[in-house]
Amino acid sequence: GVPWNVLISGYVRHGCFCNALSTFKQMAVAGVEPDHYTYPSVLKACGEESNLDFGKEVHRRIFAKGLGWSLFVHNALVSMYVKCGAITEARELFERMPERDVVSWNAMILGYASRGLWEEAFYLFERMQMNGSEVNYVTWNTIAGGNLQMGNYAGALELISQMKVASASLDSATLTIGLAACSRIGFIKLGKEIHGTAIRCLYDQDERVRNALITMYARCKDLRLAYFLFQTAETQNLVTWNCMISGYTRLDQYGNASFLFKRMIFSGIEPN
RNA sequence: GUUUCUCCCAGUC
Repeated sequence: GVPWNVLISGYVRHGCFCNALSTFKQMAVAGVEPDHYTYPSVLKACGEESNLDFGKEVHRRIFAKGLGWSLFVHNALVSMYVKCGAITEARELFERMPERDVVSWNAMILGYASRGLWEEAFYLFERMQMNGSEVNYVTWNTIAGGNLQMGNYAGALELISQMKVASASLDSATLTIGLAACSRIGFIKLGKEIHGTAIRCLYDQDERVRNALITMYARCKDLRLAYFLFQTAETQNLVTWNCMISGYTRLDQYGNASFLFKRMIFSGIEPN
């Protein structure tokens, strides 16, 4: 079943979740048995699609198969339920796991942090440390991202500065979260600091970081710098164009906006 | 040769 697994995980990696699920169904028709490599990808696709019904169906099949214990599969199950908003089911599964790693804890914490249920999120955060689990940069990003989602921009930024103090590694996700928070509250001073960090860490050409930088400068009213970053971007995808155009419209620069829109069309990018 | 956690980056008056 390896070629099937390669195909399914490839679809998932490229965000083609529906194709991943239909391939999984074809696999059953072809009579090929899924294994513990197949399910994590399939469950991830269910979660990303918020397809709880099919996720539960996959869960039933795993259970019926009597598949042996697999941390990867169980982590993927917890994550699927979390992504589908089925927190209670996720938590029950999580509590019954005979073994957990940092991924299990992070997945469960996301469930609460993304909904602003901070008491429970921090309870798990403390418990994971008491249980001797490591805390990694994903853990921090999860909590910072939860603050961002809940509109607590200062809280997100506070957390990131704590990460620096704790010398936790900042990755591109940390930086995008920080930049998004700065954009929302117009905190250009800190935004520039993060920009500096991005350059030092060689993240400033990362697509997401670059787009977040353009947005940050545009929302902080520095359109010159935003445009410079736009022009010097290695790749200009749909979001890059949208970031820059909305930067202009936000500040009532409709001439520049429509000019850029024409350039976008001319370069063959389909507007959405 | 294949697997799970944060990657939300625009917009949503």
